[in-house]
Amino acid sequence: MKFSSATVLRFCHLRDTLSRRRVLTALRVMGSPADQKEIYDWMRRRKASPNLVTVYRVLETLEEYGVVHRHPSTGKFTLCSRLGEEGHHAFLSCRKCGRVKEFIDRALCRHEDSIAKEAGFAPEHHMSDIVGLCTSCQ
Amino acid sequence: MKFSSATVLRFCHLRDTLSRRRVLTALRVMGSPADQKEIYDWMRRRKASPNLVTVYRVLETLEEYGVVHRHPSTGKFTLCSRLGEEGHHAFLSCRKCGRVKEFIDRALCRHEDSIAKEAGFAPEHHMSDIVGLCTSCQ
DNA sequence: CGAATTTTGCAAAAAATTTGCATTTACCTT
DNA sequence: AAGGTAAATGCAAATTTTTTGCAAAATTCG
Repeated sequence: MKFSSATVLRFCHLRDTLSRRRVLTALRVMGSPADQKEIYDWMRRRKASPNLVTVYRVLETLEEYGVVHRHPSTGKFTLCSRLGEEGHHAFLSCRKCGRVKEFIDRALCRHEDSIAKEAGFAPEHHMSDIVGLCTSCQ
Repeated sequence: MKFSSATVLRFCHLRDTLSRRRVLTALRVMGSPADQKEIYDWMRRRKASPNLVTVYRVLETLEEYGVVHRHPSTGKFTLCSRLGEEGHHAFLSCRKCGRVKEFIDRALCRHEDSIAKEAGFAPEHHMSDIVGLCTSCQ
């Protein structure tokens, strides 16, 4: 289910501003993880970018509120596949085209929890990144 | 089994230089992932640091040769727990003390491979990071 | 030991990120 | 719907991080 950027912002108790909507839309349309500069450049090509400083600040806020998060192997930003789902993030990343698909796998999640517990660890959240070639790039 | 920095370098067909040994030793003794500046500062406190530029270059090379790699959630450097083991990296990271333990779990590895294949993906390598509280920080 | 090649340090350039402050904008209350 | 308040934005500039070029030093191999 897809929500509009404005809805997402509202849901997270964030002010609904043009810059934030634009950044969210950019991330959604771009489809792959991107850093501040890449998002800024993308929006600028479409003649609709806030200031680069604003892009930094917007992403910082969006990350803080869990609307976006970082892709483990690149450190770039991606939209969170589900809001409020904090415990487990898993990604399938294509090495060739750069597309990243986030997925949820409860069994994997439990497996990681049990590994942690066996090691005497109190797990709080985990992330996995599976890198390879996607269907169309093979 | 622990090897000396010089042995590790040799094994990887890298020249055995003082700067590289120092960076490897620093990473080993520090015990937690660290970035270039942190490693540099740590060594400088011990009056034994190469130039910061050299630290950048050394880490770039070490990463390229698989001697060190990045900790997924922070992007900082850690020693590779086993050389040549490229397929799967898994970490237990303590949110409080920052210590990171790398582990190998073949079942987890297989599980991730099968998730990928089910999605039509050709997996090449994967990494997991389990974040929580370690035994002593709980 | 000596030559060939790689690595290092230094200075400086380039790029990325942060900060301060004035202005604008969003949101809540009338 | 207008007004006040707090938050967000843009701009200029500072700061920090990362990269580059080149001469000197160090490493490896015969």
